[in-house]
Formats: sequence, C-alpha cells, structure tokens
Amino acid sequence: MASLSAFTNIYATPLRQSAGESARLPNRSLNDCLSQALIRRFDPKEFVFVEGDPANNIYRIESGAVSLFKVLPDGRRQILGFAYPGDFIGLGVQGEHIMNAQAIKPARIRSMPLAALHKIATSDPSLSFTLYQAVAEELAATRDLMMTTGHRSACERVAAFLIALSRRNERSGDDLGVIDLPMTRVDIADFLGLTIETVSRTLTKLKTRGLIDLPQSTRIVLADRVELQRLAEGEEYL
Amino acid sequence: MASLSAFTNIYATPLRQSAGESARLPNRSLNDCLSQALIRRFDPKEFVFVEGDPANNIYRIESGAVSLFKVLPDGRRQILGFAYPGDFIGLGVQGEHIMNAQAIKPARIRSMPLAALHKIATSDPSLSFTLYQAVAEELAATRDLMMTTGHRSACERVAAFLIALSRRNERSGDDLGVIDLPMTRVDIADFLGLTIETVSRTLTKLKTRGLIDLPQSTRIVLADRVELQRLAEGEEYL
DNA sequence: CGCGTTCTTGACCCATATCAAAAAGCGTGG
DNA sequence: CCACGCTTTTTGATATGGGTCAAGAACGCG
Repeated sequence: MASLSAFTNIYATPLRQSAGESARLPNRSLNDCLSQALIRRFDPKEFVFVEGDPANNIYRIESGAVSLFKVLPDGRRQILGFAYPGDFIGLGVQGEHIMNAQAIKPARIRSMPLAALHKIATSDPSLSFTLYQAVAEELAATRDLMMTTGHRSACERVAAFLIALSRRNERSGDDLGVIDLPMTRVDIADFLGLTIETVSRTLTKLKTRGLIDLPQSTRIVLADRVELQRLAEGEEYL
Repeated sequence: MASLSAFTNIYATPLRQSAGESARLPNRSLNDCLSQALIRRFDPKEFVFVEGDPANNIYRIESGAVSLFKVLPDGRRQILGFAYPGDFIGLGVQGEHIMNAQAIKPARIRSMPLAALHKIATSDPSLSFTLYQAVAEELAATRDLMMTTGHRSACERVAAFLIALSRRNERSGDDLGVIDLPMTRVDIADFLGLTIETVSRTLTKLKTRGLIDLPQSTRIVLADRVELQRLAEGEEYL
C-alpha cells in the first residue's frame, strides 16, 4: 500500500484536548497482529530510534513512556510529544525517521515491521482510513502545541500541560486529580519551550496560589482544576 | 471515499524547505476537473471561509494570496500559513473548518465541491495517495513552523521567513533575490509569533547589516542570501 | 492636497532566560 | 541504616530580548 510511505510519525501529545488521540490506532486486525509481535525493554534514556534511522518498524508502547523530539542546529531540543502505553510511534516517511524517540522511564515496547503493516492495510481497507485519521489528528495536535508554545505565558503553558495530562489520566481510567509525571523538568521545559527554572518557578507559583500541590517533584495534585482550566485557556491572568 | 473526511486543512507554508509543497496536489484528474470549476474573486480582507463554516468545497488559488489563521481565546491570531497561486486550501475535517482563510490581496480562487473530490478519489486511486502525501507534508511544515516560532530569536525567524519566501520564488520561476511581499507586517508578525514593531526593527537591522535592502516596504532585496541562510539556521549570532 | 492606514523609530518595562548556588532526592556500597 | 556522591529540583540575583506605549514618517487613495 503505497500511501503508507507518505507518513511521517505518529505519536500522542498531551496538549491535544480532543477525545480522539492521535497515536491511537483502534484497528482490530492491526491489534491482533501486534499482540503477537515481540516486546523489547528499553531503559530510561535509551533510544527507540533516532533521526536518520531507516524506518523499518512501527512501535506500540506497552508500558513506560517515550519522548519524541527534534534537535535544532544550535543544540536545543523541541519535544514534539510524549507517548504513553497504547500509543503508537514510528511510522516514518520515505523510510527514514525524522525525529528521535527516547524512553524516559523503563518501557516495554512492541515492534512490528512496516512491511507487515502494509500487508494488513491491503487486506483491511479500514486500516488506511484509521492511519489517515491518525495523521490528521497528529496535525491538529501539532497545531495545538504550536499555539500553546507560540503565544502563551509560562503560566498558561504549564496549566495547559497539567490539564492535558489530567485528561490523559481520565482517558486511561486513572485518577484525574493526581498526576505522576514520567518526565523530568527538562523534558517539560523542552516540550513547552521554556527553561527548567521557569517550569519549576511556575509550578511553585501555582502551588502558592493553591491551584496545585506538589507532594513530590514527580507528583502533582490538581487542587483547583477549574481554575487551572481557565488559566490554560488564557481567561485568567495570574 | 471515507478517508477524505479525516482531513483537516491543506495549505502551504513558506517556511517549509522541502521541494514538495504541502498545498500542491499534482493530480491529473483533479486538475482536469478543477480547470472547469468556477472562479470567484475575493477582495483583500474578504474571507474564503471561517472557523466553524461547513466545509463543502476545496479551493485552489489562481492568483493573489490568502492567509490561514486561527484566533486564540485572548484574541491573538496565529497565522498558520500563506497560500499562493497553485496552492490548495479548505479540505475540512468533519465537515467543519477549523481555521479561517482570508484574502490578503485581490485573489481569484477556484472552488470545487468536496463531493466531486470524493467522486474523483474513488475512480482515481492515485488521488488518495496524493492527498495523503499532502497531509504528511503539511504536518512536516507545521512542525517546521513550530520549531521556528518556538525557540528562535526574532532575527532567526525573520531570516528564515525571507529565505522561505525566496525559495518559493525560486520554485515559481521568479527572481529569487527579490521578494514582493503580499502580506502586511501584521501578517508577518502573526505568522512568526512576533509584534509588528519587532518585525520592522528586525528588517531595519538586517538592512543596516547589509543583508537585505528595502526599496519599498513591500519589497525586499536579498543582498546576502548566504548569510541570511546561516542566520535562519541559527549558525550566526547578530 | 488631506485623510486614513501602514510602517518605522524611540523610550521604557516586564517576563523569561541566564548564571549561580543551595536543597532535595536517590542509588550505591559499606 | 547511614554516608557519600551524583542528579534533579528549587530558589535567588541579574540581564536581556522583545513587548508595550507613543509619536512620527511614509504611503496610498479619493
């Protein structure tokens, strides 16, 4: 199926607020096939693939978390998204990855050759539609991220980030008021286009204002989700 | 063809450096059909469609230029791209546009019902592939734009913008050293995530350093394209 | 020529980056 | 369990790029 080669990369970004998650591919025959594919374990900081690698496989996160990022010529890093269990990554364009995928905590990841995917797609027409939707969703997610990092204050960005993570919890049935961050402050900073100091300061500010609690640095309790939401949408100015 | 409904929007962004342009749909049967479609004229500031409009048509710019943008809750505007002659805009998701398209100079635009596109797609399998490529390209372009507006200085952004416009000239056979801007400073600012004052100041700075010349405000002569290129890539710090 | 719009320039300010150092975690080995 | 060293996070002091506000200058256009 030729159209697959037009793909770039599929991942999920927590900023996306729509119900549909870009990196989810709810396709029966695909999932059947994947459930038989082999699982590999990745340590934190280990790369699943890097920019320039031939894109031979697609991957589904079974546990853990992965960051997807590009590196600018000057060495700065832009994280494009974080992939959580259930998310797919690694559908590459022109046979070559255009970003890096790196585990941010111990992860189990299932991989499947792209050739197999192509084969399924020819026998299951609904897959091409599913994939299609996935790119469109991803495009929307990327635009969301751009709007967030482009014009918003640090407070708004962090609030939007927290709300998005909370939504993700909601989706996966976890407590929507408690967020366990799989990523470091560096990751958050590189995702939101801020520095780690600003992320940290902003979190303490939110804590001081009573919007969140920080029992540990990796755990965030959303004390006032409504207000956070308003902040995230730029309707409140702290 | 069901997969079309997954589309969001197709446009071209001048920041994209790849040879393939996202908004170009080089498909024979599509172009045949379009060449018979009706042309409408739009005055500057006139909207082709706005966010929330039902997406019934796709459009091809025949002459003039169009900006595509979203408006943030706080009223700020992010221009996602500029569509030039030959570019397609307006393939909407779920029957509803998710952004606004506004002529920025007098434009002639051909429109075609989405239903007709669907019909062609069923009879011409290559069209679905073409469309597919277009979304993937657009995704890549959006990422480029995000990398540009996310982490870069005003100088780098403006330089990248000029280089991209120059590349577009090159593509369409125009003089690659002279850029006639169809858009205002406001448009440039909203595209690059800057203010008009900063755009203006940056242009004067580039002029002072001898990298460009500004015979008129809408005309930019690239005096030192190589240096501009280096600036755009963040390899030079002015 | 005069009026409205767009562009440029200047002065000032603020949010965030930068630089620096202290504090808190966290794993390892004794 | 504690001590040690390393990494991550927080906090503080300062700098700065670009935003904001304001006023001209240039550019159409009737």
